[in-house]
Amino acid sequence: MMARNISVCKYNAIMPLRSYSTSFSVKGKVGIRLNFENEVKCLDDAVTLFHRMVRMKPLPVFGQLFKTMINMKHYASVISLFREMRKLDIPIDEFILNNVINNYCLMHRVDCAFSLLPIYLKSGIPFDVVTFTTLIRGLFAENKVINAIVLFKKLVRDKICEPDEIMYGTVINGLSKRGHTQKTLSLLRLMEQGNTKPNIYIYNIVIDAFCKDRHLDAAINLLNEMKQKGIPPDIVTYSSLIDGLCKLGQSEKVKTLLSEMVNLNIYPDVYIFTMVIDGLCKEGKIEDAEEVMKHMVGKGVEPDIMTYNAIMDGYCLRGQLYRAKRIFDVLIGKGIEPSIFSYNILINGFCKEKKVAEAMQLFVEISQKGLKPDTVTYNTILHGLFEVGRIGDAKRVYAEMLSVGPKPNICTHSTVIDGYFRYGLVEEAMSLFKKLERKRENTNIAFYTVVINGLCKNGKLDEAHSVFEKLSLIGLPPDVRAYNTMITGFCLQGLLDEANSMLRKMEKNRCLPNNVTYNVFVQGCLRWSKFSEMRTFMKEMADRGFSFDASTAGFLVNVVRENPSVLDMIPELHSKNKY
DNA sequence: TTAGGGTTAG
Repeated sequence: MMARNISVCKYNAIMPLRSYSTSFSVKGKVGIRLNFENEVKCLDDAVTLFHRMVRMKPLPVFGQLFKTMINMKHYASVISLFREMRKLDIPIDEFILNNVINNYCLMHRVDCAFSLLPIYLKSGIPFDVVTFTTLIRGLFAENKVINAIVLFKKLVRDKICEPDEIMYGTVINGLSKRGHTQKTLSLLRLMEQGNTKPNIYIYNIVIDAFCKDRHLDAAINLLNEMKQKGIPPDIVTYSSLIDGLCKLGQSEKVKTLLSEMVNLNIYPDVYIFTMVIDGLCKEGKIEDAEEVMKHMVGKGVEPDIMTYNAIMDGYCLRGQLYRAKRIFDVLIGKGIEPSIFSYNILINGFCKEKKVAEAMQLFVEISQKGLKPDTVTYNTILHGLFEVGRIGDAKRVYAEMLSVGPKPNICTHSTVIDGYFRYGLVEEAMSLFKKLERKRENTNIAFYTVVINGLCKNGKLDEAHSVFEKLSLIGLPPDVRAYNTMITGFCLQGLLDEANSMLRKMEKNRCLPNNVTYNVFVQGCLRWSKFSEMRTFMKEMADRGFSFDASTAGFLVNVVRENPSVLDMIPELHSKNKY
C-alpha cells in the first residue's frame, strides 16, 4: 500500500503543469492560477510543485498551493516554504499572507500569526476582514477569549474594518463554544441594530448554544423567530434542536421536528440519524436504535463510524460487551476504519465489567492499527486497572503515558491520586498532589474532593480538613460533594458535632445539603450509637423531603440485627411512610 | 483565503 502511494506521488510531481493553468484577473491584477487540486496528493507533490513554481515566469499564484497544504495539515512545511519565498524575494500577496496566518492559527501559534502583521504594512497590503477573522478564530482556539473580544471591539470602535457576517459568526461561535451563551444572544441582538443582519449561520450557532445548555425553549423561540423573519431553517438548525431534544429524552418532540423538516423537503442525514440513535442507546433502547439504523440504510443514508460508536456504547452501557465487540467486527468487515473513540468505548465497556484483560488487549491493538491512544484511553485504562487492584500495571501505564503518551489532564490526576489512596499509598498520592499544586496545574473542586476523600479514608482527617479549609481561598468554593466528603470523614471518626457544624456551614454558604448529606449523617449516628441526635435529625430530614437510601437501609438492618433495642430507642423507624 | 450540527474517561 505504502509503495503504491509513493509511486503515485512521484508521478503527480512530474506532470506537466502548463496544461493545468488558467489566467485570471482580480482587482485589476492578472495572474496565472495552476489547477492542481487533484494532482497534489502528498507533501512530496506539494514541495516539488513549489520548486517548479518559483522558477516559472511569470510567477504563478502560490496562495492555492498553501491552502492545499493546509488542508493536508502540513503546517510546518507551509512555514518553511513561506520562508523560502521570502528569501527568494518572491512577491507576497494577501492570499498568501492570510493563508500563512491561518496556518499559524491552526498550529495554535496565534502569537506567530500576529508577528506577520508588519509584513502587510511593509508590503503595502491592506489588512482585510479575512485577516482579522482568522486571527480572532486563532485566539479563540487557544482559549484567549478576552483577547479575541478586545480585538473585535477595537476593530469596530477604531473602524479598522467593518465586520461581516463571517466575522460575527466567528466571534459568536467562539463565545458559544466556551459557554457564553447569553453573550451570543446579545451579539445577535446587536447585529439586528447594525448594517450586518443575522443570517442562518448566526441563528444556527445561537440555537446550538441554547440546545447544548439544555434551554430548548429558548432555542425553539429562536427557531420561530427566524421563520418569522423569513430565514428558513436548514438541516443544521434541525440537527441542533433534535440533538438537544434527544439528550433530554423528549422523543415525541423529536418526532414532531423530524416530520416538520421532512415537510420542508429537508431529509435527515447521517448526523441526525446518529443523534437519534445515540439518544435511544443512552436510554437503553438499543432495539429501537437498531430499527432506526435499518430505516436510515433503507433511505440510502449509510451509517458511519460515529453511528456504529453510538450503538457500541449502547450495548456497553447495558453490559452486553460481546454484542458491542461484534458490532466492532462488523464495521471492520465493512471496511470502516474504527476511530480512537471506538476503542475507548469498548475499553470503557470492558473496564466497567472488570474485564481488564480484554481492555488491555484492545489497548495494545490501538497502536498496532496505526492509531494513537489519547488521554481518554489512558484515563479509562488507568481507572480500570486501579478498580481491580492491578496497581503495578496501573503505575506502568501511567509511566508510559508520562513518557510517550498524551499529556495527562485533570481527570488523569484525579484517577491516579484516587487509585493511590484506595490502596493506602498515601505518600505517593500526596507527593503527586503537591507536585501538581507546585506546578499550578489546572485543578477543580472534583480533584480536591478526591484528595480530601483519600485523606479521610486513610485516617488523616486533620490534613483533609486543612485542604478543605483552603478551598475557598484558592477560588474553588466547596460544592455539595466536597461538603459530603468532609462530613463523611467526620462521621467515620465519630466527630458528629463537627459533622453537624459542617452541615450548618454549607447552608450558610448557600450550598444546599442533598439526600447523600443526610444519609451520611444518619449512618454516622447509627455507627456511633447517637440515637437521640439521630431522632432530631430524622425529623429535619423528613421535613425536607429526604429519605433513607439503600446504603443507609442496609446499614440499619445490620445495626438492628445486632441490637434490636435500637427500634425502641428510635420509634420513628416504625413509621414506614416517612423513611 | 475567514463562520454553523453527531460519539468516549474521573
